Formats: sequence, C-alpha cells, structure tokens
Amino acid sequence: MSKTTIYDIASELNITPSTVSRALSNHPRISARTKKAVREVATRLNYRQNSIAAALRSGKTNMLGIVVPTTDRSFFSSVIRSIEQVATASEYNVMITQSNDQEKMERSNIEALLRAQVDGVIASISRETSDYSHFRKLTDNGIPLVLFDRVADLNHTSIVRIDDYRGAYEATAHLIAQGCSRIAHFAGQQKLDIYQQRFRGYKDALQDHRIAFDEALLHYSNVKIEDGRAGMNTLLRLKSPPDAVFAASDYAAIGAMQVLKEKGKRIPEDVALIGFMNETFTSFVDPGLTTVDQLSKKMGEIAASTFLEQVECPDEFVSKKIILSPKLIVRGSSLKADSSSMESNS
Amino acid sequence: MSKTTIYDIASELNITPSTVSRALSNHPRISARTKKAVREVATRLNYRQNSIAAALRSGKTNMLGIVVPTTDRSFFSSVIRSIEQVATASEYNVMITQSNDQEKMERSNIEALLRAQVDGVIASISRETSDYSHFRKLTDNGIPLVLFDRVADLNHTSIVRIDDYRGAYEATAHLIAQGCSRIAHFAGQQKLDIYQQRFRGYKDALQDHRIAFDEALLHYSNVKIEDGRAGMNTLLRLKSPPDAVFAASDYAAIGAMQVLKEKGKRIPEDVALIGFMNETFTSFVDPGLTTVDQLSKKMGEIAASTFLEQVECPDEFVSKKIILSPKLIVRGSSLKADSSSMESNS
DNA sequence: ATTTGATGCGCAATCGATTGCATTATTGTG
DNA sequence: CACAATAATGCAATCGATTGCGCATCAAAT
Repeated sequence: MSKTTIYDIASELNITPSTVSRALSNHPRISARTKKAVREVATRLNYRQNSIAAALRSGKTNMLGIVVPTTDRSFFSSVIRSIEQVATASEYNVMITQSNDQEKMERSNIEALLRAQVDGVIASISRETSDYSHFRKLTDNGIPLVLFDRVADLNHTSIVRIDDYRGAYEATAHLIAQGCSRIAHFAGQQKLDIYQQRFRGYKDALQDHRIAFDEALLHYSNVKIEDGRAGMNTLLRLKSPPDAVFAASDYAAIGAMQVLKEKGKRIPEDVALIGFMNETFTSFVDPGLTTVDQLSKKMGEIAASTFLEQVECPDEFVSKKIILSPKLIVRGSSLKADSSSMESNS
Repeated sequence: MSKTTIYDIASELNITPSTVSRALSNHPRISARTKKAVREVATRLNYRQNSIAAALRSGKTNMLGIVVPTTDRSFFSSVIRSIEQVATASEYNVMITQSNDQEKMERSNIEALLRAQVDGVIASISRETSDYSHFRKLTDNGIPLVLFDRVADLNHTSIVRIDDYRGAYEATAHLIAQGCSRIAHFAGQQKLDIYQQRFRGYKDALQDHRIAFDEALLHYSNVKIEDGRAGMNTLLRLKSPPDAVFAASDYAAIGAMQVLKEKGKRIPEDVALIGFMNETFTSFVDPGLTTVDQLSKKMGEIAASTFLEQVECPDEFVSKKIILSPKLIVRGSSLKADSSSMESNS
C-alpha cells in the first residue's frame, strides 16, 4: 500500500491533479462542490500531502530553524516552546538545534538548516562565537534571521532582547534598598553585549546611590557554578568582604550560595544574593534566589511573529529591534526585612 | 544570483547532470579525474545540494525526528545531545519536538514529523498518552521507531531504557544500609511502567531486608515539586513519621527537602532522601540529593545507533529491547555515616 | 583479430505537487 | 438566441536531483 497522491484522487474523480491540488489548497477558482468531493476522497484514501514535493516546487518548506546554545536551560526551552506555539499556529514546523555554546557546532547547525532549506531562522548566539559569517550566509540567501537574547548587530536581521542594563540596575538598586553597601558583581565575558550591559547597570546603580565602585569586588568569568564558587571564595578572603553579590547568571549565584553555606555565612543577613535568568531551580533552593526574569515567553512570541512578518513580505524588509523590560523576582536570598514576603512568579 | 545546480556544473564541464550527481556521491563508476573536476567546479560555484530534490527522488530525507516530553530536563537534553552526535556522524539531521507531556501535542508532533518525512523517530512517550495509534502510524508507514525511557510495548519497535526496578531496589537498599527502617515512597502514576518498576524495586528491597511494607508511607502522585511537598507534609503528620523517603523523581524529592527544611528537620539525620533522574540541580542543593542516574548519554547513543541499524536494512527488522543498569549517585541527603564521602559523578 | 569484461558516461524517466496560461462550461444580458 | 463575461477546470512545464539501463571505449585474454 504505497502512499496515495493527488493523482490517485484525481483519477478517482475523473479530474486532473491540478484541480485536486487547487481544491486542497482552497483555491478560489475551484467550485465548492469539487472541493468537497476532493476532500472526501482524500480522507477516504488517507491522503497526506507530500511536503517534499510541495517544497521542491514552491520553494517553501514551511520549516523554521532554531539555534540555541542549549535546550536544558528553562529560559531557552521556554522561548522555544512559545516559538513553537506561534509557528505551528501558522502552519510552520520547527527544527531545533543546539550549539552547546561552540562556534563550530553553531556553524554546522546553520549548514544543516540551510540544507534543510528552512524558511527562516531564530537564533541565540553561542558564547564562543566571534565570526558571524555563517549567519550572513543566511541573510545572503534571503532567509529571514531573528536573533534573541544573545544578539549581534548584523545587517538585515531583527533582534529581540531584554534591557539587561535595566535588569542589572534594578537588581543592584534593590540590594542597596535592603541596606547593602559593599556589593560585589560576578560579570560575564565582556565581549558578550548582555554581560556588558549588566555590568554597566550595576555600576551606574552604585554611582547613582553614591556608592564607590570597588575593583576588588568585581569578578569576570564564564559565570558557571564553579566560577561563582571561586569568586565567592576570593571575596570572602578580603579584609572587608562584601555584604551582597549580584551575579550576571543564576549559576554563578548558586555557586556563591554553596560557598556561603559551607562557610557558615547567613543569607541574606551576612551576604545577600541576586542572580540573573530565573532558572527553574532558583525557586527551590534555600533560600529562594532573587533573580531577574527574562520574559522568555514573550520573547519567543515576538521572535516568532517577527519571523512570520518577514516571510509574509520578503520584498520590504524592516529590521526590528525590540527591547523588553525584565522583571525582578524578589526571593529570600536578598530580602532582609522579612516583614513583607513579596515572592512573585509569572 | 540564483542557486547553482548540478546542471550548472554539468554544462561548465560539458558532461551530463547524471555524471555530476554520481561524481558528487562518489559513485564507483565515475573516474577519479571527473570526480576531481566536478568537486572543484562545485566548490568554485559554491554549489550546495538541494536536499529537497534529493529527498523527493530518493525517498530519503536524512532527517531523524525526536519527540520528548520536554527539553528542559537535563536527562532529555542530554539524551538528545548524544543522539545528535551519533546521527550527524552518519549525515543525519535531527528534528526535535516537545510534547509537553500532552498526548495531543505528541500526536501533532508525530504528524509534523510524518509530513516532514523523517527517516525515523526516536521518542519518549508523554505522561498523558494512553492511545498509541499515532506511533503505529509511523511503523505502519515503515518508519523505524525507537522508544527510550518512557516506553511502551508496540509492534515493530525497539526500546532502550534503564532497569528502573534495580535502580529503585539499590536506592532503597542503600537507605536501609544507612540504618533507615521506616522508608516512605513517592510513587509516580502506576500506568507508566517506569513508575511501576520503581515501586516494585522499593517494595522488594524492603521485603528482602525484612522490613514490613507500610501502606501509610506510600504516596502516589505526578511526582512534581508540589506533590513532594504535599506528600512530605502528610508524612510528617503521622504518629510515627518516616526516617527516609525514596522519591520516584528528583522533583518530588526536592519538594520533600523544602518541607523538611521548613519544619526544621535535619537531612539526612532525621529524614534521609533519595530522588531519581540525576537532574542537574540535585548536585547543588544543600545537602546534595542522592539520586539514580539514568545514563542519558549511553541511552542516546544506543537509541541513535539502533535507528541507524534499522534504516540500513529495512527488510530484516529486529526489535531490540535494551535495558541499562542505572547508577546510584550517593550524596549528602542520604549519607549518614559521613566518614566516607563517596560522591561520584559520571 | 575477436571475445570478454570492466570501466566511464549519457539518456530519459521519475519523485509529487504547483502554477501560468489555455480552454471549456456556465451564467447572465440585451 | 447570440454573445460576452465569468467561473471552473485542464494542459504541460517545472522544481533539482537520482537511477536503471544502454552504449561506447579500452585493456586484457584467448
């Protein structure tokens, strides 16, 4: 029992394949009667469109490629989920690939998507990437490209991200409001724009509150758990250690939390802690980790609909740059005045 | 500048497209000289195979579909990563979809993969699924299907999973060895085989060590955090509460851990705790959560290579059922005799 | 010198749907 | 009733690569 094609339907009804094709795609020039008949035979014969043939002829695959560093962060998987929702609502299928934060894999992922002839790509750039030629290959071939969160300023590309500066500023200001004055910062690699912004937000918040910036309280790293541990250990050895740490990533913050607990420090009384990303686990460590939520859901929706707009009218391209305002999620790790328990999840 | 095709290469060299096609696919009947020439022109003209056309003609898309409940558990994303590795090594691209543990989405995912005409599917069944007809649709169409972890006994299907029974048995035995005697169990939905097995393993371990099974210490749920919290709260209200909990999922275990901390209980002295899955966060909560590792990497490798074997010889199908032995990862939440620190990661 | 076999390549059909243009059916209008 | 206008369908090329079969060439073997 080989697959049924439009030819089978056509011969069954004594009409031509063209008519069947048009009937199935709801062409206005086909009579309602024929359409009905075709649809009936189609279901009866269990017809399923050969999207490959359609893609070959029409040049559209109805596939949307996604490239993310990894899927096992709730941020990324949540973005993906919401992209999927919007995309499938418009008959697009989604092809997900992971770069594992390696430029080489990112490259081969893009190659794969190019081979698969996706109609567009939504990506968040790998931590390692310094050469963007593979992304250009997409736009050069007229494939819409939307970057989110980890973005770069490329031609013919749209962007959606959060205001990292503001997120960092608010986090730092919150710590200050809690009475902290020696606030350390675990900064990410400054070649990534998001980490630069977070650093700036931190610095400006200090300045605006007349707190001197202290170089000794600053630690650059990959902001993974180990880095947070190392950073915290270093900080605790200072003659005047910090009374708060704002980490550019939840992972670094968790590393710091581990060390603090091991050393018998109280959180937030001795050292308050804030992360960034709102990873799932931040809500169930003890104490809950205050963090900055990145609006993954909205980000995915916007990225997907931006893509859709761009495929709709490929002729008139408009590069969108959308910046969302992040949301501070206050939990136990930073809340000293425990009178008001203002935990708030979205 | 439209895409270059084999026709362009052919006319450049005054040969036919067939020869070009054969040269590029390294056909033995093409001379080394022609192959070289073709390859050179191909790179010069920046030729990229139109895989859609190839797929249409050959009936092979070189795409492998994946269906998982969610990608944001480290178990699943790790399995995916290792599937990707094996698959791409054999020139296969991977298309990932998430069911969000909903039967309906699982169905539409399979439909999408069917439309995309993937050459095979590797899946882990959704928690909700009770009707497997969509999976049958695959095998009916001759598409190899490999199930992992959350499996079902379908025709013409291969399976790779861990020995959940043994994992549970060892976890329980470990608790007993640590001196626990009132061991509670948070069981998952018994319609899922893995949770049945884990329950059996728990029960048998008790029996083998002459500990009476106490119905009051058993809690069925979806083994999410809330369930763990609820279960632990109930247990603590018993007149003789448990001195250990073995949860069928890390999430339920974390919920229990939260409640224990809130009530001022010491872990593991008052209540020891073991989870299942070896989620990333289990290693950085405090104390570290003892858990059962599911060998995600190996599972992915086996699933992928099983798929590869089946596409190689579609004629002679052999249904493989592979069962791996899980590994108990002992951490602070269950280690009472803190003399030997036997943390072991893979 | 002829046969045999291997080697290298071309011809043309094919995969299944799409689509511009041509053609036929249908309806309405004067 | 004729003729235009419109609606509905058919024709045939096309997307780009693959592949079975056939033909030619050439070296080795008889």
